[in-house]
Formats: sequence, structure tokens, C-alpha cells
Amino acid sequence: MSHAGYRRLMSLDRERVLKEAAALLTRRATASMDEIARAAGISRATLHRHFAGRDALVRALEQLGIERFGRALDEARLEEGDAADAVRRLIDRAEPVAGLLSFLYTENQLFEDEMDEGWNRLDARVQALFLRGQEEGAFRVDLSPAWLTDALYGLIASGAWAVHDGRVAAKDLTRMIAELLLGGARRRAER
Amino acid sequence: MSHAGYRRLMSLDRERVLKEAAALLTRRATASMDEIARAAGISRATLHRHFAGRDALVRALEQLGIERFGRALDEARLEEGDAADAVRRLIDRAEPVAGLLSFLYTENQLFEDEMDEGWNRLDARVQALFLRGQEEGAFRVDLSPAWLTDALYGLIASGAWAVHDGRVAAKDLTRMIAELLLGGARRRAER
Amino acid sequence: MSHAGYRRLMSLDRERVLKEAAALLTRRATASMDEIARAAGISRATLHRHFAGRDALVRALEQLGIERFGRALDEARLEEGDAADAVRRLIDRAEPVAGLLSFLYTENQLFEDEMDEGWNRLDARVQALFLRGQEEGAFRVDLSPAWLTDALYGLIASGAWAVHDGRVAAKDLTRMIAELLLGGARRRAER
Amino acid sequence: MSHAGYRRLMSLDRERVLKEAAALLTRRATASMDEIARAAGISRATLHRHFAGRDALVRALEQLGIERFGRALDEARLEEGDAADAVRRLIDRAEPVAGLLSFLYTENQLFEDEMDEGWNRLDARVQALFLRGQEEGAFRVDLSPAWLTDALYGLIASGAWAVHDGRVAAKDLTRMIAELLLGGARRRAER
DNA sequence: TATGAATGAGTCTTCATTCAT
DNA sequence: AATGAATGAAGACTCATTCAT
Repeated sequence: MSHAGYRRLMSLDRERVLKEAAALLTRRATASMDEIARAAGISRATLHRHFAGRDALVRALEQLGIERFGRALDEARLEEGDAADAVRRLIDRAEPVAGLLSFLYTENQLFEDEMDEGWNRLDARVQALFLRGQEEGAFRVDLSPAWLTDALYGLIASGAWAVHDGRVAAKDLTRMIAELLLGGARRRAER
Repeated sequence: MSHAGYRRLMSLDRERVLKEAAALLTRRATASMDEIARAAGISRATLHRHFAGRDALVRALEQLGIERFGRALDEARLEEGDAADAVRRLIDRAEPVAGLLSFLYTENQLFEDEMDEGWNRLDARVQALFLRGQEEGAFRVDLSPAWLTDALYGLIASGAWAVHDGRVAAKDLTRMIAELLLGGARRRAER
Repeated sequence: MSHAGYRRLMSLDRERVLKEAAALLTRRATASMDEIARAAGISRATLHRHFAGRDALVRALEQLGIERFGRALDEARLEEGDAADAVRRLIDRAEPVAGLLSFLYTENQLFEDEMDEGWNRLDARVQALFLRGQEEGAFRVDLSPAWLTDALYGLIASGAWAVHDGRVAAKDLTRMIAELLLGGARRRAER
Repeated sequence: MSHAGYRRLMSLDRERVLKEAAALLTRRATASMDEIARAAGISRATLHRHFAGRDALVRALEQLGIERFGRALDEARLEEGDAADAVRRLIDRAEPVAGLLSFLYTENQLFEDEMDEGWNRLDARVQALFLRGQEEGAFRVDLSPAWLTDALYGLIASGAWAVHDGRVAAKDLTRMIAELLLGGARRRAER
């Protein structure tokens, strides 16, 4: 087997382990390295060979989260068409990444100040969407893009919990988040 | 000092420790018993005398959280006046409890199914508020009270983070949450 | 109240506590100071006022054990009459002290070498009884008085367990120990 | 080294640790996990890897004690030949296990009722020996097999102590126990 | 004197990590 | 490269003892 082939295999393996770790840690943030290893079907020692330590694993998950959220933003084509529709697409695509991002957010309270560069870039893209909506006259301007962005994250997170706990049907999730974020709870005169 | 005085002091002491524990664990959910004890200015052993173990401490915090949120609901007078105004009062009062509730929510993933009776009662009161708003024609009916309730929690949580991270001014918090929850991001025709 | 009266009261109290401690530790050698205090109906702190520490308590129990066993020897009138009958009386009187002595024996493995003077005196009295029996021609001489003494202790201890676990009736205990110790298991030609 | 070799080593290792633990706990029942680990030449953590906790270790020692005592019974060939001779062989073989059994007996006061099945089987074999002796007319019938069995244990235990404390010579032990148990202290007319 | 409260010292246990095969 | 074994470090918990009232 070629050297490249080897590296490719390793990479696939690593990705699989990462995926399992994400799935497990998303459910239980305090899962031990042992549990993670077992969930991935490898030994603790091997897990440590893939990721130098717990921190390294979390950092790798961070990259995974950024990558996934980045892809979600790409797929949502934030710059195209009606801003409200773009928000709807964003919610739809971002929702599967909610658990992972939520875990990373909680986990990284420690490293607070050294917020990842990559993350900031993605965050800026979301804020830019809300800014565009305001500039186009679609969104109100008395709520800052930064707040609308944070609010979006919060709604996605609580929406994910609501589905997980069975209080909201999975198929309604995107619509409920979008409707609330865009239109709010108050009844509108015209609609 | 009288016997009653003694008992009162003990109670105050316990409450003080609990408060410190809440403050610390809200900031860092993984704080050790040692850190908690030091934060409260007592020894680890004394902490263990007050609360039989970590679980007991968390359960006591649960009661504290429920008590505080209950008081917030009382003070917000949910049954009085305009439903939208009641929501505003609720946000204002609930916001200081956000951190604690958020911690408890995360911590109790383990005990998931045995959700506290007391908590359910409080949750029902919030849902009842949204239902009243819908019945009075103030709130839209295509978003369930359960979801509006979860959304409120999510917005309060992300709002608290936004303030904590300096993205939103503390004094604006209540208004921003209320405006978004009630009116949404979309610009209204009439305003 | 007179000074002597005070001391007398204290002494009574102390004795009662000691008795409770003996009863509890005989059952569970690892009982904590807390349990002992509660069994005696006083606080841990008060227990510590009576006995400077756990060691002091055990030493006091040692004295109690020696005193009780000494009284048993006195009551058995070891020097009087038939040696075999004296052994029977000894077993009968010593049996209630068995638990306490057993506890002390186990507990004092640590202090091994500094065996109590008082205890040695009592032990010597028992050995003297067996020696007398040998000299009078009643007991065989190929088993040393020291071994017969140890054997007696062992049989009393296992007898106490057997009663406690319900394998032997309490009323039969003295007879069974005495018969075995004196006559052995083998069937005799003449009897 | 082969895989089988690996597994065999592990097993040997575990057995060695168990042996050291038995030796230490027999001498001092309150030895800490740390001391046990050091006695076995491993770290506390490794000890915990071999035995999930103190309870698990004690339970493993229980199995070891049963196994050893069982082997002693096998080697004593209780069913063969003269019952008295079988008792002598039993004492000779059981004596090395005395310390361990004594420790287990004391330790398990807590679990009292759930006496081990395996142990009961062994106990029954000893009782059966005494019953056989009675049926063959060799042993007296006014002392129950159950009591003779308990008495045997008690004599072995006190004999072991007597040797340990230097009151009886190790080489005489078996004979002294056997003579006392079988013939008693009283001088026989015929001999 | 008696006791509720406090604590230092120690034990058990778990975890992330390294080692040796 | 993968893994069973080993371990240092750290956390939870308990206990005997002391303090302050």
C-alpha cells in the first residue's frame, strides 16, 4: 500500500473516532476518555495515539464544529435572495450542528479569551446576514445583528432540547425557530 | 446567644454556602468540592457536613433554583394585566436566575426522567401565561405555549451569555429579549 | 453537691458509656466514635471528654475486660474442689466476657508486645488451674497448661459465635464446651 | 511472547497480588489499600484495576479462602480410613488456611446472612466427617457434628495464635489440636 | 459540663496519561 | 499501529479530634 494510502486510511479512522466522540460528548459532556474510546470501538491507548490528550480531542472537535457549521453556512447561501429566506435556510442547515456547538461553547468557558479565529469568521457571516436584512429594510434595526445572532443560537439550542425531550416535533423545529425569530410571539395585524 | 439564635445562624450559614456554590458552579460547572469549600471560606470537611455529598449539594441547588425562579414568577405577577407586559416582567425577574437554571439543566442530564415536580409546576405557570396571551388574542396561536416557553428560556440563556461576553449591555438585556420574543426580527408594516 | 458526689456521678456515667461501647464494639469492631457516642446517647464531643481518644477508650475497655474476667475467675473459685468442676465453673462464668475479650485480642494485635500486666496475671491463674489438674492426676500431662488455656479461650470464642449464629443452643453452651475440652470427641470405653 | 503467555502472566500477577493481600490482611485486618498495593509492589491505581474496590478484593479473598480450604479438604481425604485419622489429616492441612479464614470470618460480620454457598458446601463436608465418626462408633454422639466442626475451627484459630505468639511450637501444633479435640484434657483410665 | 460546628489527616476511588510488548 | 498494563495526580468522602459557645 502506498504511503498516501496509509495516510488516507488513518484520516478516515480519525474522522470516524471524532464523529463518535462528538456524538457521545454532545449527549454527556463529562464522558470519560474510556467511554469515548469504547464508543469508538478502540482502546484508550489508541484514542490517545489519535489525539494527544483530552484537550487535543476537544480542539479537534472544535475544528470539526467549525467545519460543519461553515459547511452549513455555505449550503444556506446566506448572500442570496430574501434575507428572511436565508435565515430559514440557515436554521435548517445549522440545526444538526447545534449539539456539537453547544458542547463546545460550554466546554470552552475555560479558554474564554482565546476564541477561535475560524469561529469568529463564521459568526461574522451570520451577523452580516442580519445586517443585510436590516439594510434591505426587512429586519428591524433596533436589535443589533450581534444580538440577533446570539438569539438565533439560543433558539436553536433550546429547540434541539425541546425536540430531544419530546416537547416539539422534529419536523416542526425549523419552522418554529424561524417563525419566532423572524416574527415573534405577538399577533400581527396584517398577515 | 439563644437556642433559636443558634439555629437561625446555622441556617444562614448554610444559605451562604449554597449561594457561593451556586455562584461558582454557575461559572464553572466542574468546580471541585475543594474549590467550592474554599470559595465559601470553609473546609472541605465542613462542606461535607452541610451537604452529604456532591449530589446532595446539587440537589440543594436545585431547590434553590426552583425557589428563586418561583419567587421571580411571583414577583412578575403573571396573571395580571396585559400578557405581553407580564412576559416583560417575567424576563426582567428571571434573568438573574438564568445562570443557575442553566447549570442545573446541564447537570441533570443524568437524572433526565425524574424531572422535579416543583420545576414542572413553575414551567406550567409560564406556559399558562403564553396560553392566556393566545386566548386574549395578543399572541399568535401557531406557536405552542410549550415552545414559546422553551424559546424564552433559550433567549434568556443566550442573553446572559451575551452580556457576560460583552456583546450586549446589561441594561438593554430585558428589552432585547422581550422585543425579540414578542415582536421578532422582521420589520412590521405598522409601527 | 459535694466534690466526691460529682466524681461519683461522673464515674457512673463513664461506666455506662463504657458498657455501651463494649456492647457495640463486640458486635462490630470497626464501629466509629460517632456510632459509639450515639449508642451511648451522648455527643461525639462528650465521648471525647470521657475518653481522651479512641486509644484511651480501647485501653479503658481493656481494663473493663480484665476486671470482668478477673471477677469471673473469682466467682469460679478455681482453687476449690475437683479441677474438672472448677473448669466447668470457669467456662460458665467466662462465657459472658467472651465477646469483649475476643474484641480486645483482635484489636491489640498492634500493641502486641506490651501485653497488659493485669491480663498476664489472670492468664496465669487459668494456667495454674490446669497445672493443678495435672498434678492431681485428673488431666493428661502431654498437653501443656499454656495450650489448654489457649484452647479454652478458642472454644469459648467459637462457642459464642455458634450461639450467635444459631448453630448451638445458648443453654447447652457451657456443657458442650466443657465436655469437649475435658473429654474430647472420641468415644470412651468406660463411662 | 504469545497471546496465551500474556493471559497466563496476567493471571499469575493477579494471583500474586491476591496472595500478598491475604498475607497482609491476615496479619492486620485494617491494612489500607495503599499498604496492600505497596506490599504487592504495585501502585494503588493498579490494585484498583485488578480489584474494582475494597469489597471486590475481599470477595476475591473469600474465593481464595474457599478454594484453599477446599483443597485442604481434598488432600485430607476425609472419606478414607479411620475417622480420627481423617480429622488429624484435616487439621494438618487446614492449619495454613486458618489465618485467612479467620480474617474473612471477622470481615464478613456485615454480610452475615448471605453466607457463601461455596463455604456452606465445605462446612458440610467437615460436619459429614464427624457424623461418619459417630456412625462408626468412634466419636461420641452427645456433641453435635455442627459443634464439633465449630470447635475444630476455634481450636485451629487459637492454635495459630498460640504459635504466632510463641506459646506453642509450630511442629507440635497439629498434634496438640488433634489430641485435644479427639481426646480432651481429662486423663483416661485406659491408655 | 455538654455540645453543635469546624477541621486536618487520611482513605478510597477515578481519570487522563504513559509504558512495554 | 494497537493495546493491555501501569501509574501519578486529583477528587470525593470519612473519621477522630478540637474549638467555641
